[in-house]
Amino acid sequence: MNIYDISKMAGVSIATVSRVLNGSDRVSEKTRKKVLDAVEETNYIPNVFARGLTLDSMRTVGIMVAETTDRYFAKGVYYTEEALKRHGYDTILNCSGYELEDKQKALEILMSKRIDAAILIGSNYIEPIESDRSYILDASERIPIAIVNGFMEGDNIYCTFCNDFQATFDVTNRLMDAGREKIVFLYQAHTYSCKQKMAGFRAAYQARAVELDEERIVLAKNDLFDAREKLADLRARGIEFDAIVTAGDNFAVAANKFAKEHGIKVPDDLFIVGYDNSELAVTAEPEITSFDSKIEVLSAKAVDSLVKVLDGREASKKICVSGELIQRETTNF
Amino acid sequence: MNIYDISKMAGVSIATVSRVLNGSDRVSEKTRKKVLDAVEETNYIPNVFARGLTLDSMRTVGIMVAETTDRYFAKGVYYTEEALKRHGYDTILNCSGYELEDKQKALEILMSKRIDAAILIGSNYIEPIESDRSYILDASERIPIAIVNGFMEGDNIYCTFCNDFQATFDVTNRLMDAGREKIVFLYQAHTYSCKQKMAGFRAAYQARAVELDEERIVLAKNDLFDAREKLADLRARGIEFDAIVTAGDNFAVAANKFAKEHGIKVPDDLFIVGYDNSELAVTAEPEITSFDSKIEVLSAKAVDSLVKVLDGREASKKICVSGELIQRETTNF
DNA sequence: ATAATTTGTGTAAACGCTTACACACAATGT
DNA sequence: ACATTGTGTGTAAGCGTTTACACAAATTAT
Repeated sequence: MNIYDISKMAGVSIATVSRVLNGSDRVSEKTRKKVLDAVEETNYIPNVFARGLTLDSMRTVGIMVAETTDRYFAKGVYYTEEALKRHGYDTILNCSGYELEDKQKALEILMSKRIDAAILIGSNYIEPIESDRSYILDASERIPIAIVNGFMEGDNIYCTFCNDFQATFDVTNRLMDAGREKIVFLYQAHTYSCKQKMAGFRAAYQARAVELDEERIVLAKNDLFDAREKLADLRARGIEFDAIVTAGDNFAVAANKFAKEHGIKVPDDLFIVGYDNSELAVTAEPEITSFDSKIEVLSAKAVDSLVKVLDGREASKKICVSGELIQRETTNF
Repeated sequence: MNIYDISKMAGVSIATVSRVLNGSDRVSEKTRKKVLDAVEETNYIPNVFARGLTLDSMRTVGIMVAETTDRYFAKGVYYTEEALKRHGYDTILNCSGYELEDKQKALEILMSKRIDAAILIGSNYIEPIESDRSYILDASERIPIAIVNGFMEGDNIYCTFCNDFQATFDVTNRLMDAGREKIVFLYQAHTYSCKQKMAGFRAAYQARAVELDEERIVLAKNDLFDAREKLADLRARGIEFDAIVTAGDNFAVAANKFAKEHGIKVPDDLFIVGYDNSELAVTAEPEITSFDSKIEVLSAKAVDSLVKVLDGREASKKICVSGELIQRETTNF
């Protein structure tokens, strides 16, 4: 079933069918009806390949994300897809994993689909080593690229992110205001985002000229058990702490479990602050005070930028969104 | 940059370029190298539209899911995408929401992309009213369709699901074996899956000839607060219960919170059983005994079936996977 | 009444690929 | 020696659209 079949049925030329289907106004009502009837009757769907071939676009944007199982990323994908749909773009998804090589391959696959633009969700796409970012820059020479929750320089790259530095700086400061100066910083990886957070944490200590025990900066694997163990280890080694600032809610959950295990009262003897304000913060017991980094806003703004660029308009290449600390039961400011 | 450019650079015909790119063996090593060099140098990527136009396939499968933010669905998307990639298929994603009309539109969009097959993740695609399923049947006349976690009859429809009936039947039985006969069943919607679970719950009562108080079958909204309130209400009305079987882990979390709020000891005075064995079951406090419905297996098997069909082989149209109860702190069998 | 414009429709080229068919040449069999 | 087979490459048609251009018919301006 193709455009010729429809044109025959409607008794018009293929050009006219095409015009009706593309909403051209230079078609008489009578003709339009004939065509639409034929389309209706046959369930005809225009061939997207043929269309793409002439238009060199399929109104499709590629989304790349490490894994959809991560709560934060899942939200990113959801809000991004929604925003794209709202703007009339469809979505090709590729879960890239965390390895550089896999990310490169994932973007290559996406590129080979002739996507109109790409959106990378997660600060883990901001490689620490500058030259490792070249595959993104290469791609950006063909199509505009948006990065959700990270920043990198690039001619055709549009970034939205939360000011993780400031956020962690502020949070740390508030903990200190509340008299907690022995704060543990718990983080999972050397991503762009984590680095920002850590820098903010350090800066807060520096600003007050309070000495920071490096032992309290703890790297843990991104699971519940490792973080818990690391905290237990810290305690066993006699390193005291009265608050924990984490780079993610799951660490805050781990901290909760650690506290319970050791009979430590939260928040009386230990403050815990999560990051991302995910569902976990609410399902946890006690419920976790968490910094909301507004992934839904980051996603929507990234799409906005991209759509602007695709429309030939100007777009901001660096959008910083400020989040907000949501207070719950693990703190008592 | 197209196939002609490459052919000129390599000094061969476009047919030869195409042959090299498609791995035909009827090309001499010397020629192959010339072509590959030109491709390398120019970063040439074949036009997927032109290719799709002749081959009438892009090796792409559409995934439809209500929302990726749901933990269970997110896992489904992840494992499905992974399995597809392993088989050399790429993924177009569409989040359909829960309304019938939106689902229809979502599948239409997917179909218009000339996907080779579609995978619908979630039992919510099994509409209670038979005629509402016709949009899926229509689509299945063009391409094979897989449904993850649900079953419906159809010539070209391949389903994988967990035996929710049996699972809930067994779980309920075990609770009764442990002496708990005043069991609340907490569910969220009239999806296929929920219905199965409820039927299993009822069947367990029937099998023992124990009277089932209909008040203990509780419908709640899919959020933490409503379920909690419904339980509190039940209690306020003097309806006793010593165990709660839920249709999802978030309800089990709500039950946890309810218990804590009312000073009820879990598991001593109240057993709680979740469903899906999601991350929530482990992050909750106390940790939740939950039925693992093996979404990763369901996803992988659905993809397997689809790939078989696309290869022209036979595939099973109804695959039932049995899950497993993971015991944690909210029960004490 | 005639010229100019507008409206509606059709023809045909172009998009970039795959592949059937043709064909030249080399290798093998008689 | 010639016929047969195999190997490597090129030519050209076809996939289903969009759209520039052409043009007839209808409308409006003079």
